Amino acid sequence: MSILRPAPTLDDVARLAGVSTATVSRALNVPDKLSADTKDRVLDAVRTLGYAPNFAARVMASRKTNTIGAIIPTMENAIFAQGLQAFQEELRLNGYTLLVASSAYDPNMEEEQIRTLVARGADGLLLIGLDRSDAINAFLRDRNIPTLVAWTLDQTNSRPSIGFDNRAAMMALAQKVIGFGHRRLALISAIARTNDRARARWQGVLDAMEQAGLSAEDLTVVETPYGIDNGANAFDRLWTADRPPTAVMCGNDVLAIGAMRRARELGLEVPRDVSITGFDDIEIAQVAHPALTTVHVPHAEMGRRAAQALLAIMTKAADVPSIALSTDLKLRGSLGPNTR
Amino acid sequence: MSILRPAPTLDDVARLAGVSTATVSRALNVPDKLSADTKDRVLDAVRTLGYAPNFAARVMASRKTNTIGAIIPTMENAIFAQGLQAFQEELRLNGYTLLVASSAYDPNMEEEQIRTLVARGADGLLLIGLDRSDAINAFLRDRNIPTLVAWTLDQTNSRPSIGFDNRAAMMALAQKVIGFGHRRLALISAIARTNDRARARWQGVLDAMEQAGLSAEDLTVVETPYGIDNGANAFDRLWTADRPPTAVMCGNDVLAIGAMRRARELGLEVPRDVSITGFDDIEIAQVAHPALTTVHVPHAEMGRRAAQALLAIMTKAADVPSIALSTDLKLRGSLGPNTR
DNA sequence: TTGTAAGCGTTATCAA
DNA sequence: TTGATAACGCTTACAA
Repeated sequence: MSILRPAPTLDDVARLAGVSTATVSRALNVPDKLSADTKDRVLDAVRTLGYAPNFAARVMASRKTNTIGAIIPTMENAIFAQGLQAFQEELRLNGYTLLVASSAYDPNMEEEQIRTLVARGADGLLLIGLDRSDAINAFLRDRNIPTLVAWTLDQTNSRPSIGFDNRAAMMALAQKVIGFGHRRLALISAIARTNDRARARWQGVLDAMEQAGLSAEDLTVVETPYGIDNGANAFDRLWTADRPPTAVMCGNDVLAIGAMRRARELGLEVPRDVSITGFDDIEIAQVAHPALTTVHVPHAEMGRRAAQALLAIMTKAADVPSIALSTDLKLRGSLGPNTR
Repeated sequence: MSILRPAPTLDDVARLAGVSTATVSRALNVPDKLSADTKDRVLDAVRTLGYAPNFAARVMASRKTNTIGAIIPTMENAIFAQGLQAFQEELRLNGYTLLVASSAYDPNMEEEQIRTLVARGADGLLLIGLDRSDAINAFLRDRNIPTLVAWTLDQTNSRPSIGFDNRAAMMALAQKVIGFGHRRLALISAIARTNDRARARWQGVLDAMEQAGLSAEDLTVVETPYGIDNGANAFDRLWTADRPPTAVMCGNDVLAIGAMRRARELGLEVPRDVSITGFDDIEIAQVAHPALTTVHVPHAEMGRRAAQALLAIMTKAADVPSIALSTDLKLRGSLGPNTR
């Protein structure tokens, strides 16, 4: 049992250094406004006591946390992990700390997390996607919380966002798929109701089909939660249907990897028997066999620039324009000509 | 430009409800100690004002944050993401919030993050691995911060830990590899100097070799940072050496996936031309082609039980024994007999 | 069951 | 350049 020693406070330091608490505070926050002599004395005292400022007290007094909150759907999705890593690094460079919370793709949980982070005094917020209740939007507006939406573009431009055109990107990919002669298409999509990215990608497929003169009936859609196994099971359902598709497009790479696994388990060869595509271009996309045709999204760049944009919103207090990043089609082995 | 409305405080709620601030506080924290009538009145006022308690103020007054901090090497590693997700869920169930920080595998950054989280009043800390400076260990002891170490076992039992025997697990896998007739082995390891898990796994390989009568010279080791590409490049170095190994063991699945990719790029067939093994059993291990032989670690269970153990340390203030979880060998297609 | 009032450890304003 | 001192918004004895 070690003796419980209370953390040293400003007062302890002040007493040891023979100055007032105000001076200690200044030595720590605005060192240039002190005589070199007292500054040294204070910093010595800080060191010998191992003093670290109490965060809560500092927040109360200064009404600033230097903290940014981010709420992502899940930590298990590599694209968010990658984007957040870059986001965090850029924030650190600017003296900010990142608080991460995850919503498990549940809107109610997201709301709760938003309120928690705001109560914790987050100076700004990074959110994913646009789907959000009016109540929570009003809350953020009323409280005047600088907020940036990422991984999607707010086409109405009613709030700052950084992302890419999910619909256009998916449409471009679908055009390629159709260009390979595929007519019976399928889409394994994330749950669309609460996920604007999923809806936009779905719409992109439809747009490409319409442009090519295909009807919406030529598309079978399976919605499923995130996860490799879910992708695999979705593929099952497609394959046991009356007229199986010749190409299966997936709303993200993880679902696509699952679909490819199941295809192999069913004795199918990709892309000879069925073409499969993804979205995101996570690392495994290139490692899969055959390599996955997908849409490359610059996640790390998005994270970095999201940090810059959010800080700009916070300091300038001016409206910062939305930032559109471009995506790249990555045509790899999993997409081939229709042979049926 | 919206009008900046300051967040409502306890006082606002109290005035609207016609009670004292103490009563509002009680209505929120110990509702059963109030008359149903006043409680309703207070909660109504809370709702109409959209009141949310100020976290910093609450912390200052109660000297408790209900916050647990976790510092992981990187968010990009799926094993930590998965473990933390479970950790967080279990904490939430118990009314705690998780703060995550990452150290980018840098000990200095880890120290800084520890100090940051402590200054923020983390009631407890989850740390990965044992490698830590005396200074920071002393700091944690002095401050009496409940701390749990995960993903490894503290064999000296000088502090509570939850994890598995990395050395024994890797040794068991190496025995299998040797049992397949491999004599020239290689190990692609994470940077060992600052990573006890990496060192333990390395030692496990050596122990298995010694037991089988092989000499340490029969093992070539390449140390490399985390990442698929790094695994691929490490494989390159091994393969262009004088006597390439017949089996390449990897310190984790991500390195192994990289190694398998490069092997394929070099025109090698796994396991005919070279066997490859991993460690962790992340999801892609089963999806890889051939599927990766690896060591299964119950990451989610570890996260869940880590939360329980840490809460136990915090409340009981008693020393909680270290928890050893068991691992499973997963023999899959990437390991085959030595044919050279 | 409810109210009063004293902190909690900083920062920031105002004087000196 | 430094020091007093009043906030900051909440919890929690202690009283009533």
